[in-house]
Amino acid sequence: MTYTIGEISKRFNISISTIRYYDKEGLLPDIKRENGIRKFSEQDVETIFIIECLKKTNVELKDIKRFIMMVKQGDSTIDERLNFFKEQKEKTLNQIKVLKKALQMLEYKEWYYTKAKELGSTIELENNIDSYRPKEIKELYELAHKQ
Amino acid sequence: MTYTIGEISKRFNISISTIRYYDKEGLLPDIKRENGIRKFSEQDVETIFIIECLKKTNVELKDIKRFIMMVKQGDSTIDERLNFFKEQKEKTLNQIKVLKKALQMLEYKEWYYTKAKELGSTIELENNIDSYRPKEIKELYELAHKQ
DNA sequence: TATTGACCTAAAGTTAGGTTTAGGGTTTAT
DNA sequence: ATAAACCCTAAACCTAACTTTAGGTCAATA
Repeated sequence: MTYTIGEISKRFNISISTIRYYDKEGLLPDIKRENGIRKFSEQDVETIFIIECLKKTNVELKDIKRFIMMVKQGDSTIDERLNFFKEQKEKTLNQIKVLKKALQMLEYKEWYYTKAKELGSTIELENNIDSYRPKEIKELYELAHKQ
Repeated sequence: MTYTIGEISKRFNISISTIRYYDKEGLLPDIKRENGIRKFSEQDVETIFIIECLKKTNVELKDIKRFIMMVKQGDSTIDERLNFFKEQKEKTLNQIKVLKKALQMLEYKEWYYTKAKELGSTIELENNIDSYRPKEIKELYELAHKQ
């Protein structure tokens, strides 16, 4: 079973020109052709699935390519591939951490503007923030400004 | 108390040229100058802090600017600012979700290459993956390919 | 007094990750 | 047999977010 570029495009919701761009950049090596037309195998689908997954964790295309090339090279790169994923896992855990911290600030701001909306103005909040801010939010804000 | 661009650069670990770029783009309105030299107030520091926070959640500069402009406009934009943060919070929660899902795949790959390293090859795993894959990982993998 | 170190601007250059355009080739329904 | 719906390439174009370059001001230090 093989798929055309249009089928792959729909399945992964990636534009056709993006798939061709990935191919050109060497992220999809050894795709078969019939009369010049790409025929994607299950293995190619798998590759695209992994590319998508790595993109979601913000891996650059050149690093994705590095991994693809390691797969192509065979068993001698198993150790390197293991390290690649270990590293990527750590980076992703860190990204989650950063987002969670930033989220606290967003939540604080949501609280702040909800209060401001009630009061009809930010002035009272600005001048008298201590009496308005709930304790947890005070702690958060101080923390944020200590770094 | 005011700070020079060099001090701000060190404090936030943003390059001087990036700060000037933000200023040029209108993200830092109304910075005072003495003989043409920028003097950052506590309020400006606060603004940069928020810019940094929003950047961490991948907000585009043009949207950060939109928020900065709303602050400048005053109380008439409180509602809009509240919505801005509500929306941003949702987006950030979603980003965390996406990362967590991708993380599962990374963990699976770590397991896979750890196993391959033990076996000295991926061949056995490829041919006989069902007997090697732990149950949880099977489920995860099937899920990932169903979409 | 000369040089070092911080600051300034305007404008050009860079990089990643695409997208668009122009021109052209098959296959398939009407 | 012709138009619609696919597919192809090469090359130009685009955007965001910086960075670099070139040329200049000013204050303090050796």
